[in-house]
Amino acid sequence: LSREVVLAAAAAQAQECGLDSVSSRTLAARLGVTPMALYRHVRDMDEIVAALVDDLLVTVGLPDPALDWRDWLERAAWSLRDLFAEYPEALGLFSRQPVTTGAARARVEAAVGVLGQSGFTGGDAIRAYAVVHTYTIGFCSLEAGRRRAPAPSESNKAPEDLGRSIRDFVTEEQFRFGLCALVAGLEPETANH
Amino acid sequence: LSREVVLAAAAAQAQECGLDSVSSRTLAARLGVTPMALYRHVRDMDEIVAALVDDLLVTVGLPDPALDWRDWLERAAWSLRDLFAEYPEALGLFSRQPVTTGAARARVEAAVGVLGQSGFTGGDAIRAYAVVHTYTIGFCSLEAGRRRAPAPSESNKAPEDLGRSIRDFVTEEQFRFGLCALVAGLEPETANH
DNA sequence: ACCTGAACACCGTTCAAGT
DNA sequence: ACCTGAACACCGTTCAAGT
Repeated sequence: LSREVVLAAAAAQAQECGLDSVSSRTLAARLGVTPMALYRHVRDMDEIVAALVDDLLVTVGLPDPALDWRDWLERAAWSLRDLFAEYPEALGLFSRQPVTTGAARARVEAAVGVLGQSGFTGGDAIRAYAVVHTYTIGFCSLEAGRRRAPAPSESNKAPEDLGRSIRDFVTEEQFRFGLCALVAGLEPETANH
Repeated sequence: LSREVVLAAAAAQAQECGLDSVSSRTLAARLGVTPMALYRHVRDMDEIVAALVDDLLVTVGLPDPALDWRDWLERAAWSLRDLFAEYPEALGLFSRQPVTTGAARARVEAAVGVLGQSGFTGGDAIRAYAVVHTYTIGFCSLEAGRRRAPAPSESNKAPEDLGRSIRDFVTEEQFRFGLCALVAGLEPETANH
């Protein structure tokens, strides 16, 4: 039993039964040990989930650095959305702790490189990437809620039209719309206000 | 025991010990009944949380409809952030289910009214509001993670600078920056692409 | 050093039974 | 009709004990 074995078991578990099924008890059962045996090799469950999400960030990859900075940001956002579309439960990690693992930092570094070539300072590039990242996290959170519960908890009859609109506006087209508006509002000059 | 009494107990519990402390068991204990007694008056726990969040949305209110549409959107975002700054646990609700309660619909209706006066169609106004709403949800999620865990789970030494940057960029100033970029990218004409 | 056993302090919810 | 009791199927984690 080692950290590597625990993480491998966690990855297998996530792929088979979803990220939410990764718990101290399922992992222990899978490895044939007590839940407590894990705590000698990892600090807590969120450390395991963070390592898993980091691997997923690596696999979704990053856009071609030769792209125009606006295109690059948009494609980076779509790749992030791909991850959360497959593992919506990963979103919870970002609300529980800052995610500053290797692949997360690599994304920001890549943004600094690409935007730097278009006149963004390092800080401005991080700010710009952060906005896109933030928007994507928000969209995927709302999208996750809609996937899990297509019908609203409160069943309103008459003003169903607006309620329906609110639900139906979390679409791929709306993600694209918001992303374009966002990137349109960013400028190398705007950034250093 | 009635729905109203249950919701009142939930509101009191949330105010005293936080929204996360609102559970079937704490509420039951507070009301002197079994957890199961609640289920005769509400469908599940998320219905209670949704009702609580709806009340909070009412209390944070909405900006002056006479404002310029860009100012109105920005202020609406700030009011939403106020709510999540006080009750970050409310964010989970939006990832679990669509929130289309009364106050949520009222926000969208108000946006339709204000943006409608500046040439937005109903659909375009909803789209525009949704983008701002989405960004705010994302920002507050990231902010909540930073409040709960100031230090990263993985303790990297050398590239601490970038990790630190990532954490430090979730600030009020960054929220303002992203919000301005977003609203700058929205146009009545842009909306109907 | 590494793992176990038992426990602590919790969750939401179902289902049959009581009054 | 409304509530109870007991149970099911879970969580993460601490702490003392074992080998």
